[in-house]
Amino acid sequence: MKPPSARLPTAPLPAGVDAGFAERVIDWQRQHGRHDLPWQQRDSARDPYRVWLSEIMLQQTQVATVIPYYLRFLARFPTLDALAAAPLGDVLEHWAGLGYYARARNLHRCAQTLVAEHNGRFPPAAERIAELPGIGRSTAAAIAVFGFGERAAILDGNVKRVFARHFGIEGFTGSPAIERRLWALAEALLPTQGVDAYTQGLMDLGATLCTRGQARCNDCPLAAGCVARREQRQAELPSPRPKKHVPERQTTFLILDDGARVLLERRPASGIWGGLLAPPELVSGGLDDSAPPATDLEAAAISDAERTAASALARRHGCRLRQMEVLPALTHVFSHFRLHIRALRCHVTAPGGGIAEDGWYWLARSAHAHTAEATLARAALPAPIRRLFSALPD
DNA sequence: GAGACGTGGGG
DNA sequence: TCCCCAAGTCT
Repeated sequence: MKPPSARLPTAPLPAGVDAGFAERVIDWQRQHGRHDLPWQQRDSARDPYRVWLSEIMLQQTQVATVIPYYLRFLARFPTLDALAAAPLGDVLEHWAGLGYYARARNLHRCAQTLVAEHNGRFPPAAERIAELPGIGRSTAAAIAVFGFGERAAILDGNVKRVFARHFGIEGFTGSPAIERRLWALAEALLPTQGVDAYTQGLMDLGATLCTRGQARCNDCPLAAGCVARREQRQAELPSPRPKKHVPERQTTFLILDDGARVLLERRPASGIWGGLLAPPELVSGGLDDSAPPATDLEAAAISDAERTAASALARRHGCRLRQMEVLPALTHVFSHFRLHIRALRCHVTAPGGGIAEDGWYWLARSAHAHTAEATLARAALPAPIRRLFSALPD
């Protein structure tokens, strides 16, 4: 059980600083805000399930990226019950490519919790919603506001940027001290009426006018009272995240290929690409910390250790290693490290006999394969692994 | 409380 | 190519 989200006393605002703030946001949202996103419905109260799904997908992810995933996901899992009843693997398949896969695992767990313990519905109170897996203070507030018309404050990246500029708040908005100030502001500025339009308006302002790049202050309803605009510091606020060293890592994937199918393994639930399918890694126990090969010559050669490992892996899965080749190197950049991927294609004989081990899968490379056969096209693959396979010649 | 956790796009 | 980061949460 996670700790309850902090409830902070509303701090008094400097005199006059909030005059008409919420009203301006609300008026602007109704005229110029976004009303036609797939998870928005103009007329009736919105379905909390759809609000929730959209909010989770939108965590650390931009609207344009989310839309196709949202539509596909909703078509496959139209209701909370449908989601709760589905196997986790199906959920991951529909999430693959979106990133932050803990979101999908928590989404599934949350659906099952709601069905088992909450009669299949969200509790109509932000504090209770925030106790559910994958839902923090801000997301809980968004669900409560849009799904139940509750009065609750959100604080996402858009709101942080708008506040930091408007009130001239210095310092990294992700630091605990600045976050405390921003949450206090968010609570204090909350209107008593029209909270849904206000909340959506704040996000729309951040996403369409008060953007990270060129802010369109001329169209902004808050321009008159904005500190950053008055002082021409739009480019300096919010303060940039403190730089940190990004470590380099490298790993080697062994791609066993019997001519029609490749061997994949279900990754552990925790860690990078948790729960997704990927080729087996040469170094057991996670991603290697060693540096990438220093020269092209080194990278082009296949070591004895690699041949031995590939041979053993083939034997373990009921086939024999015939030939190996080095595939073009791949680098994938995460927010917290840079991963150099070495991929070795291992041509093997078709596996004979032998029961497939749990968590291992032979998947057809071709999407046109036998219809009953599991194919790579539909599998829950991390984005770079999918790219790796799509570049694989026949 | 700092670090882990993905991916794609803009400048 | 490289840097920055976007509708955050969990451990």
